[in-house]
Amino acid sequence: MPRTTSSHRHAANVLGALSLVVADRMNTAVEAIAALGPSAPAALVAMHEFLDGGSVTQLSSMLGLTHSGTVRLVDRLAAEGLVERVGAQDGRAVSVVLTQRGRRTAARILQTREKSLASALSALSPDEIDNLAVTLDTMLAAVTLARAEERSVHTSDRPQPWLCRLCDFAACGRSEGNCPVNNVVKTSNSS
Amino acid sequence: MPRTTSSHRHAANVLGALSLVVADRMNTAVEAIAALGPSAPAALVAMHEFLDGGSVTQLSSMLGLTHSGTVRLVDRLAAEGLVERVGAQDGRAVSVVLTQRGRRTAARILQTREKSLASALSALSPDEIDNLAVTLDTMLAAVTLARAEERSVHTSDRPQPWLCRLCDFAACGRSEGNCPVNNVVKTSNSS
DNA sequence: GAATGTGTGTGACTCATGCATATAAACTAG
DNA sequence: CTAGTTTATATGCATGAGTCACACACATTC
Repeated sequence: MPRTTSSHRHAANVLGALSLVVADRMNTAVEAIAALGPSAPAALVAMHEFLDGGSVTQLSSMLGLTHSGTVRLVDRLAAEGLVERVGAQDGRAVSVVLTQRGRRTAARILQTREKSLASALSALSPDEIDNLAVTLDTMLAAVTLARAEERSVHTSDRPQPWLCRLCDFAACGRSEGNCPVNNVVKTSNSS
Repeated sequence: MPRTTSSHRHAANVLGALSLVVADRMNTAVEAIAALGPSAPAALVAMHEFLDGGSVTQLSSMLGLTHSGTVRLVDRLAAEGLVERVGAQDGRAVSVVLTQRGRRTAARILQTREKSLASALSALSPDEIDNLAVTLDTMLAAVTLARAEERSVHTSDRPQPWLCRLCDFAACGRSEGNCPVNNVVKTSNSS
């Protein structure tokens, strides 16, 4: 296929199809592990990765849910013994911490996610995977910027769910400066 | 980044993040146009592309909904004047056809989808886009096969929604044999 | 033409969520 | 130190998309 406009339309279309199917598979696989609604896996992973002991409000902004929705979610998670509410220093706040079981579940979620994603990559050669990674990094940076702009333009928009929900920070190489999203955020300003 | 196992984990992770965010943006953009639930845009596009005048049952298997769920969806679409139920030859069946308004809405959905996808590609050079397209084609073919296997193994699984929902057939080059999903399906057997 | 299969619609319910509101703790001022 | 405001959590009620079980209409076959 030549590098015509039509080949770009093909690229866009295939990107749409693949994103949809990859996200679908990831979500269904992961929701089967913590069958407490679409947000439950994201909540567990967020806590596991960087938000253990955080408040309900923090959780709600990660997930893009209302506060009350998040309260109910935490109720469900607590009923399953995946999290516990413990008092924070701030007397009105609550610290939501993962239980042992919750930590194991979060780990299983991440593992399932990676398995699902690896299967999508399985048909590629190591070279192709490396090239793909570079391209995806570029795209992710662009989308991160686009999202930030949208947020600053449309002031009273619905709260957006966190871009990196379900991400495995270690796999992404966030601490080594390899996470494209984190890099964009650092060089501009807000999350 | 060297082609180590860790770089593959990075690739997998970024693929997950990007798929999620691209699918999210696509879905929210598109659901805003036909605000009748998550399946409404997919239904309109499916009809627009290849299922105009199809039965409720056909629609339900495309969307991965139960029959009754699809009936309710068609009710909603009809209430908005986007589709109409007309009698089919088969007296018990019903032919769901797009109205003029429905056709326009479907076209707007496709257009919005493409805009959203194009923005994700905007940071890439033409060469990168072409290379990406080849890689995505390969992955899409692999995922299509994986899905087919899962379906044949887990016999009584939940019905899977259609892989190519929201796809623009013309953009994909389906008729020219450029659609990777269609090509896999043709060389093996069922949809 | 009676039995069985296929397609559609309906009533009752579920479940995740949002909105409005209540309550409680923490700051801030006088 | 008390009063008012802000911040955090929780709760009642509503909603919307979907499922399940069932009923009905037409078809097909023996």
